[in-house]
Amino acid sequence: MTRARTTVVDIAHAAGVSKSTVSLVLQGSPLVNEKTREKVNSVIAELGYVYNRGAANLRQSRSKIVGIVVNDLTNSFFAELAVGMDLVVQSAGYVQFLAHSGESVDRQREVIASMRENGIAGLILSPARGTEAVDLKPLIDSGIPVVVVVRNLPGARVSTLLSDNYTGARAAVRHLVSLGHSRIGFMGGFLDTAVFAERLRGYRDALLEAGITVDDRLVIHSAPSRAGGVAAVERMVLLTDQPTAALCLNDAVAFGVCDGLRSAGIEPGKGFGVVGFDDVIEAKTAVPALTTVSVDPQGMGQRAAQLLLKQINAGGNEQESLVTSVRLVVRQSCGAPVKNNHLEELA
Amino acid sequence: MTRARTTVVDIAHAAGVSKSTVSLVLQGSPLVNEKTREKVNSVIAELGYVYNRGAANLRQSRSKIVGIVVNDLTNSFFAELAVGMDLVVQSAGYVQFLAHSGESVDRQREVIASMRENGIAGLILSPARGTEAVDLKPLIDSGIPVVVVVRNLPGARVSTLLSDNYTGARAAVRHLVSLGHSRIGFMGGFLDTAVFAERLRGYRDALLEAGITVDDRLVIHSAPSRAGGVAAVERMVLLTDQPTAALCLNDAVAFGVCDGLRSAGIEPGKGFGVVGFDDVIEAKTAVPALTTVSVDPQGMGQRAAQLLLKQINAGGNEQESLVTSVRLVVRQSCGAPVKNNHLEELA
DNA sequence: TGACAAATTTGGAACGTTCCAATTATGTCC
DNA sequence: GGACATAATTGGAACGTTCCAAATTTGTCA
Repeated sequence: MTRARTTVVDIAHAAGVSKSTVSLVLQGSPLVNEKTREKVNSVIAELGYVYNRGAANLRQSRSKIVGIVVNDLTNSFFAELAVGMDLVVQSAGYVQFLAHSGESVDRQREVIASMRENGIAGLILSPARGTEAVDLKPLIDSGIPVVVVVRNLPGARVSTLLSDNYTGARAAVRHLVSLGHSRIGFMGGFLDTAVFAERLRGYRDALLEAGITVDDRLVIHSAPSRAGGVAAVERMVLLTDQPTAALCLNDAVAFGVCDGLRSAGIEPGKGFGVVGFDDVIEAKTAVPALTTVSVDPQGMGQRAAQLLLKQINAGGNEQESLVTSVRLVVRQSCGAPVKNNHLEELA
Repeated sequence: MTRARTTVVDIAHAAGVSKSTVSLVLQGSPLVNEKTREKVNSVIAELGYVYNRGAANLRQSRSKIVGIVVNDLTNSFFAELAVGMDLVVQSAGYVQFLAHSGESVDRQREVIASMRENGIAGLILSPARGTEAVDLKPLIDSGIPVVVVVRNLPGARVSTLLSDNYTGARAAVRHLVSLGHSRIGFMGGFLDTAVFAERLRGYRDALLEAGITVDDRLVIHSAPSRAGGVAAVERMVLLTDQPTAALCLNDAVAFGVCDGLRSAGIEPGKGFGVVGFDDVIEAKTAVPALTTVSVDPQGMGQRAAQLLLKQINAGGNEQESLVTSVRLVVRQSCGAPVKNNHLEELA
């Protein structure tokens, strides 16, 4: 049933030319006569020939495949990032291996090895927590361009594309301060990522420049997910001197914080100001609409893919580090603090 | 800089054996002597050899690559579906091309063609709206197994894996009826998908068997997304005789409906019962926690991948159609109807 | 028409693996 | 020690393409 594939030789034979000519037609070479081209193309259509890119890759020792490894596809930020990459990768005639590491360094290593065996021309990696620069050493040494996105990887000879976490967080907190908030929390995330560290630094600096002393009890760690946001609020309400607003590590945490506040009988955006980070697609339609720092994940994915393709085509291995600017999008979830609200009553 | 790849011949030379022996070692053949195997393996490690799967595929004319095409990766249902597939695909030693069609049939055609050129061993497809059975004809005729998931494709000679939309929708509506609701809406989705049709049928039958007449004005079409849910509520509040509850096409719509209700000053789960469909990961942590029909997207992805791998290994092309059972998960969002609530006041 | 240039076509080697058939090494038994 | 079975190894062809150098055809000009 799986009868022998029709190959370039079959086409050549049927069209009365040599396989070299067919190959030339296939790659759109200007060397071939117009009439011959037409003839060959019609035979190709007639026999239902499908190009064997694997054979071509073997001969040329370069492929049209890029690898993309993302740490958590179920987080819409990363899903959108992947969609952005997909867009430019596909339209450049490439195809992508897309894998999900699920924050596991082991799994990440495996999929990268597998992609390497399959001959990727380049890799875009959003590293799993705990990834080390040496993990990428062999890949990089073999001359395959690598672009690291979202989280950085100090010490690795790779190009990186990060968002301006520090400035974004600082702008968000400044805004909360301008609304009159003075006890502001930072919710979600763990110490081990650079993203967390940078956003926290922005948060701290904004407080300091406003003359507000930083209270470390208001920095509440939790998983960087919706469930983590709920958990953070549960711990927040146990504090004696509660915040009236919070910057969240990302939008997922922010949504969880809203959920948690409601469970605690607090209306997000009224009794408590919530600001997210990322500007995921749902941020706009949520109720209350989420004030957040827009990172444009899809656009970031596109830029990352463009950067990678550029490096693949250039062949050179000079690294480039880009920081994409972010902007605060003010919506409803960051309310001004309410005097004598139930939070203050509780305190 | 990209110096010549080390190949099986280099290994053979360095280990003092023939390339055939190295090949045997590579595929873990029992034919090779233990000492030789060790020697070869150590040389492999030493020279940093990386296997060229492309060359192997060429020779064997079968690959370890599966294609996965999903219509909307930004919808968490599909993202989780993809993660489930990824899990089993990877651990079976395969690697996946994962592409996003964005509901575009053209784009879908392109990516499938591209995957075919790259020699996929099988395809899992969650078809874009408007996909026809003939679109897959050439692929199927070439003997490549195809598994269609989530949406079905009548007339195509493929295996399918669908969830039991009819039963799930009926169970959800029965539950709403048992809570005392009698005006129940159906929100989100368009007529052109089978998923919509089946869920709607389940909704209708449940109403009929409860002796409730079906009012077509309560079926409100909209995009199957969070934004679509918001839009549906906006249209709902214009009705003269409003529903007290709704079954939503999927969880994304249900979240949007909750958002829309809040904007309209109605508290989901209190003044209005909302039931979703899919049981996306956020359904549990949302506030109010979403009552929904659990489809277990990740598990479904796993089953789809297993089904495909089975067909790839069997080589036969007999199709199999599975319907995965679903169950209603009752949480907080489906409240009992409130007497004299503002909805009734409006009416 | 002959000479030359330009345009077009072509055979064969190469890419890195697997597989077959054949060969060589090793072990066992009387 | 020879005959035989078994274990282990091996050379070469094949997979479907690209690329090179060379060959062939076509066109132009005096």
